[in-house]
Amino acid sequence: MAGIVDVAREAGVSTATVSRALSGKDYVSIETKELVQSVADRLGYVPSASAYTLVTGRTKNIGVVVPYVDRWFFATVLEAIDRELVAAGYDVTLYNLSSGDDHRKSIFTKSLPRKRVDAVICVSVKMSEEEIAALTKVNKPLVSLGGSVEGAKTIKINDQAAGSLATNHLISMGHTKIAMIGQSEATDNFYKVFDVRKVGYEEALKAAGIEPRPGWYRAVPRYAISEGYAAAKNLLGDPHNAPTAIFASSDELAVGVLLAAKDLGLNVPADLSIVGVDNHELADFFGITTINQNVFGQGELIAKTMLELLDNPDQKVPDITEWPIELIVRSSTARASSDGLVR
Amino acid sequence: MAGIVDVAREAGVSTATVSRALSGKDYVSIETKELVQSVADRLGYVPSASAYTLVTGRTKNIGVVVPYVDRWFFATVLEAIDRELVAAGYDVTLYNLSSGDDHRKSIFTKSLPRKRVDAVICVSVKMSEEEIAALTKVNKPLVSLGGSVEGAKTIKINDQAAGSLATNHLISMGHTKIAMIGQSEATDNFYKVFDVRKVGYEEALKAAGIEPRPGWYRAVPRYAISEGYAAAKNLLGDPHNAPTAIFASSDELAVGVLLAAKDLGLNVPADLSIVGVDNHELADFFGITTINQNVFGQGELIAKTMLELLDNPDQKVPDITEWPIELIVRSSTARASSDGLVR
DNA sequence: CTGTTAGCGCCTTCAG
DNA sequence: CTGAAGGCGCTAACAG
Repeated sequence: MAGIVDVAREAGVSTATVSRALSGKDYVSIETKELVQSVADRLGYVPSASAYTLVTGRTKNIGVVVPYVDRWFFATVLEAIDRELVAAGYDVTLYNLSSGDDHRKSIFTKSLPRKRVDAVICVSVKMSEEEIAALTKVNKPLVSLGGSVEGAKTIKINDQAAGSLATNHLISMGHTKIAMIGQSEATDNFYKVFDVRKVGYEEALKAAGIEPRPGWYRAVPRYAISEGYAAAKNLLGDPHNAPTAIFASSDELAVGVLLAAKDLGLNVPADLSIVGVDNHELADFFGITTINQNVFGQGELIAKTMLELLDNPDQKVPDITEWPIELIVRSSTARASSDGLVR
Repeated sequence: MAGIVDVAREAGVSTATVSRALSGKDYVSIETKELVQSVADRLGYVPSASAYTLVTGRTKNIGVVVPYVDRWFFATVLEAIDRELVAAGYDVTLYNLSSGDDHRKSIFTKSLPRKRVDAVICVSVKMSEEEIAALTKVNKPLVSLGGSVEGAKTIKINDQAAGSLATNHLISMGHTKIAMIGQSEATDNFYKVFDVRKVGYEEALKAAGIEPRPGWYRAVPRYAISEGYAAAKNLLGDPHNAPTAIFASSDELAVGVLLAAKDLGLNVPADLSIVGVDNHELADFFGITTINQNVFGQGELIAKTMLELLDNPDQKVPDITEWPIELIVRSSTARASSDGLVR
């Protein structure tokens, strides 16, 4: 394992010159630069990251904290963040909170402050005061996606608006019997955007003079097709009390709803309208009306924001950037059929 | 940012004692140990990872190389690996090859050898000789999942056997018109398990005296439901030449096939049998017969293997561990209907 | 343009 | 059981 001294000796220059020649950060004559370069290549010299970090304080490494990696939203965000960061010459080390609360604690108190990362990006993580303090104390920039963190730049969509938008779309098409499927999350690990979307749903209902019925809100444990399917079967099962429209708070749930409707012999959108959230590729495939939130784009932006902050720590960036959402109307929604009675 | 000297001064001991007290690796009296501990806590002392690495050579960090993170297989493997490694006190830094070939090069020649990781886990990555050499030269343990790497311990399923098993299941039920949907991958980034599965498919066909028809093999660019759907529509469209069974080389493709069959008015399994690979949760939901390969389990095992290798570098581990697969029969396969004519 | 000189923060012999 | 001293590999002044 050739070190900088080996290169220096072999090239007949000092280690300082080697350092300068290789980093390109200072004046070195063309000839020596090329000489050093060739010697370094020949010896297979690779500078040690830890030595570099020790002396400069920079790691060229960014920590990304996510609640899970094997779920669509997080995997997509991670992919986007990683590409952006890699392109800028950073490595990303992954901190996955799904391993449990004891590991979570050691991540925030040990791993992250250990001078192993230059900055931290949190995705949908609800951080405690101590966790935030642990990071700010060691002076690490912190940005957050999908859930605001005290003192950190945040990018998020307006989930309440998303809920309202979806619901209003349904209302505008004459629906009054509108159910919603959300998520019931046991742990406190991350932001429950679903609850916020529910607020938007109820708000839209009330604004239209429709009283929300408790039985028309269903909470499922996971954002899976099977969960949407089961919930929809339940909702649609009772012929006297079945909704004519369902707002599913994710597209995966919406797909489940669509399949359940089909299996029940219902026609979508004639008998049932469905709207989801995400603009997941499945929503496109199944023709589901949805609220597009461009998850990949959010990931890219948060990474870029982080990089800018690293270049210029004191710059003015809005504390919260609201990422735009839009309704994409496909073939899963239509006017309520005329037999629909109010309530 | 309190350093070890601050703790030492505050506790009235030497830095050596602080180091020993905190690491617990050497004899320190109970009292001083507790004293140091409390002072460290009070000062919020966290040892610097880079200083630690510089002097010990260990990073407590493992690099995981994947072709993508936002695809089911890789996200699942990553989740499994991460949990295992975090539990053992390691961080994981992510090297995602999807950023392009130039970044790939810098990952293998710069990032990985830079003494930033103790070991490397490659997932389905086809490494070049230089890439392998770059890692072994810096003496980093290397293990691989899903594609064998010269000189590295590997865990993989037998993809050819998977192809045969699926096909033979169909043959044993009287099918002779058996199509297959595989993947056409443009890049050379990772192992094309699909081609190997195809070999197994053709082998099984020939062993049963059935000549594979070129038109009954379809290659799609991605493992998506929509791709399986489109390919199946094509395959099933020609009434004179339609297969009675389709082997889809992933469950996501198989779901697409199932949906296409339904849309064409075909009855599954009466008119069409379908078998997939993976045991994806969707296969369960849709009742699709599949080849189970327990991806999460594979991820766990490769991580454990890596950890053992780190503890004991010279131990005997088989070069290639073949991970077991099994056929799970659900409701998407049945005997061929009697009107099926050979060829 | 290049060499010399100090450390960065910690662990680890080696003596006590 | 504890302290002193050296050095891991590199970069950043400071001189030339």
